[in-house]
Amino acid sequence: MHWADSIAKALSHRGDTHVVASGITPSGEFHIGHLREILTSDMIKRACKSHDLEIEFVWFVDDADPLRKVYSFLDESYEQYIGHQLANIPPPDSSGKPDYDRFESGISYAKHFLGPFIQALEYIGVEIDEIIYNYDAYKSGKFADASRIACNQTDEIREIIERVSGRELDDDWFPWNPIDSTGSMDGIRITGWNDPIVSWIDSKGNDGQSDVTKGDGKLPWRVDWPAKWSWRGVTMEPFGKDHGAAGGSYDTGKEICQLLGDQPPYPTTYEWISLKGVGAMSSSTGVTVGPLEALELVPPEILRYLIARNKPNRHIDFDTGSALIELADEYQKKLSDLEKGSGEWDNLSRRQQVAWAKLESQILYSSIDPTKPPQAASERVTFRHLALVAQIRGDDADVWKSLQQSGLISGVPTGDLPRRLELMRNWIDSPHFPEAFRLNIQSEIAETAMENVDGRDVDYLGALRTKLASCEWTSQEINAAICNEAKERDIALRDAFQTLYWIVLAQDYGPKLASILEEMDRQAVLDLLQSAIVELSS
RNA sequence: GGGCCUGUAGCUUAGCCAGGUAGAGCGUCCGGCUUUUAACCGGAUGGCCAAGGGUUCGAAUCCCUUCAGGCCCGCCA
Repeated sequence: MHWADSIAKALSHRGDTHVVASGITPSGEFHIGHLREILTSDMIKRACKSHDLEIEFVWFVDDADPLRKVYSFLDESYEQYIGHQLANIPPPDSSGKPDYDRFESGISYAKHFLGPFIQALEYIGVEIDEIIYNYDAYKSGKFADASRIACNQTDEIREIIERVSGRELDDDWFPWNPIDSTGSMDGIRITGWNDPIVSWIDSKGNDGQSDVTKGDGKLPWRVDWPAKWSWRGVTMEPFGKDHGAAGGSYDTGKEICQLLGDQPPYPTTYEWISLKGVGAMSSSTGVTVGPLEALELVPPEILRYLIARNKPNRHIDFDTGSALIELADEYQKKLSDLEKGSGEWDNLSRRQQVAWAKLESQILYSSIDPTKPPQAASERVTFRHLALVAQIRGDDADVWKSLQQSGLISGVPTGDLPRRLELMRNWIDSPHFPEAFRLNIQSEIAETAMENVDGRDVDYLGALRTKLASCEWTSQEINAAICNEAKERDIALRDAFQTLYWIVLAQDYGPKLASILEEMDRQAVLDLLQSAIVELSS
């Protein structure tokens, strides 16, 4: 059974109506792990639907959280905003400085980072039913009940956190972080509580009061989380394994949620995604891939497939190199398996039935639009194929022509094909593209080639060179020249091609040779052959 | 110190929750294919399921122990 189906099944024992939640802090640091969280939720939602459960997907945006530090992409002037809520500070401009003009027009720091992320989610087929901006939720009193309960039962909350997490809280710890006279949440001390008013004194010695029902501040994280579950009725939420550690925020949240009078959500911890590819030195070279960047390289359904095929508790090494091509191939292979059908169901072993059901789920959860049947694999141009053609043909129009000639498409490219080519070109131009797939066209004969090319080929190469000097420079004519000259000399085509691959690419195989030569300058090809002939003759 | 996850073929892994003769993909090798876009088709190769013990008629699967690797545990997702 697919992992998402197992979770849906577990949820069905609890009731027929569910709310699956997911969250993010728009501090600017989006990474691919965030994508796992949100896709995990999205897939669970789809699984619940196919199990006939009523399901709502809510997404919490923690824009009430304060800015923690001046991130590397921010200008030093952000120092003044540390401790201020993300919904309340200006967005950075392209140089990382606060952009007050945009802030005036309503774009906060949080919104600035959220915009593209939300767009990306739409693009990757994540269907969120409700986006909850925490800042607004606090302002409009959504957290009022939970906040008052927490403040009235400070001792109980403190007891839970200290006992479960095993850490000691300061004597003046209080389950409410107010905002001081400057807008900061840092360095503030609580001096009194008179439901629903918190009195405080800030680092500058100013004192003031906050109404916890009006969002003049927020609950600290360990209380904030269960408070969200409580008011929104969350029944399921996947979270990173940091929260899942013993004494972590899920453990304390569970008890606090019960204190608030509600049942905690069904938990699922997911493992981190780390970056592989680019060799092992990705961290040392500073090469990282955020979710937005990943979407510039990979078709969205492949990224979904990456998440769908791995159980949440499985660590993923996101490999932007050759493993990506294998991943894409695997996905397309499964699409075509699905097309072929399962065969007679009763003749399948239990294991085969399990595998089939899982295959169906994997494809369902990977598709961008689950209401449409997945595009037939036979209509698709494979990832691998596109990687080659895109390298050989610099012009998009020539790529389409090539695909038409090989019968992969008829007429103009349709569907997501143009977008896929764009992604492929991005990938090829990026440092992530695997060297093993890169075509290295030689300008002079390589040493490794010499070891594999035979002196007997000189005659053939000479004749071929003569033909190529005068023939029409089209792939058909070039191909004819290669084949005819080989035939005349009783050279097996396989051998002829291998010889030429060695000369042109310094390896013994490759994409259709005539296509490569056609893209090259005629004189360059002639020169290359000449150098091979000279080397072989000497 | 507390805890989580992982260990199955050269590699990536399915199967484990509900015990019943270990399945894939990639790779490798062989064969086929007279014009090869890393293609395609057919076949073969390859596992004391990390180790040990227990439960059972029967264990990759359940229980215990050990070993190895990864990760989390101030704030923060």
